[in-house]
Parts: sequence; C-alpha cells; structure tokens
Amino acid sequence: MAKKIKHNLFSDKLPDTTRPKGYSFFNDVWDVVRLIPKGRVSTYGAIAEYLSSRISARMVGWAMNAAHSVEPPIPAQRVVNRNGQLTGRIHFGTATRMEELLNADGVLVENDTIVDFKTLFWNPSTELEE
DNA sequence: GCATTGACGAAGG
DNA sequence: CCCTTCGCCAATG
Repeated sequence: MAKKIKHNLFSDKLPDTTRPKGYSFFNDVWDVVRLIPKGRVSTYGAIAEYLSSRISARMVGWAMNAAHSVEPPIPAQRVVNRNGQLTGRIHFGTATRMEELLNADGVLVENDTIVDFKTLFWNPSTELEE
C-alpha cells in the first residue's frame, strides 16, 4: 500500500497504519464517521469537539473532502452541519447523491435538511462515552 | 511567504 | 432574527 507519504497528510488512499504519526487526524475523523450508525447523523462540530485537540470543524470538512478516495468507504453522507443541512452535497458527484445515500440509510431529507435532525443526531461525545 | 479559501460554528451587533 | 466578524488551520495560488 503504499507509497510513503511525502507531504504532511493527504497521502491519498493510504490505510490507517501507513500514515505518519502526528498527522492522523484525518484518520481519526474517518474512524469516528465510520462509527455513526446507519439511520443516524452527526455534525462537523460534534466530531471536532469529540476529537477536541487541535481539530476544528473546518478540518473535519477537509477530512470529508479527502474521504472519497479511501477504502473502506466513509459514510460521509451522515455528517452534516449543525443545522442538519446537507452542505457537503456538492462534493458527492451529483446534486442529489448525498440525499439518496441518506434515504438509503432510512433518513429523510427536505430542502437539503435532515428531517427530524434533532432526534437523529448522534453525538460521539455522549454516545461513545467510555 | 503572504493572502485567500473553505463540507464549520460561536459570538456579537 | 439576520448579518457580520472572528477563530479555526491545511491547502492553494
């Protein structure tokens, strides 16, 4: 797998174990996203808060941007902004792709917003509590 | 190396 | 309640 990482992160599709130490936050984010149960959704901010140290919500967004090229796939459709809006749908190839994936999860979307978002919200800080 | 740009979010006005 | 500002920090020009 893999070629050595030349730059900091963004080594493309490298599996977790091949990344250099100290630059693991993409993988940390991905790990958390993989833990989001089907039918539930989380937010950039909540994930950043859960991984608190040195990660901001923006960086979670960056991690999602890079998530499309990794295996196994990341259920990035389950990450929305704090209002339950599908702000990342632009990055899913087609305009409706993210919504379709959510529908497949059993999650309804209306006007680019998760229906019943408050109930479906999955917060790693409380759900993954030791 | 400085300036701008975000799949963000909180705070202030 | 809407709009702006600011913190966040890697990536890009």
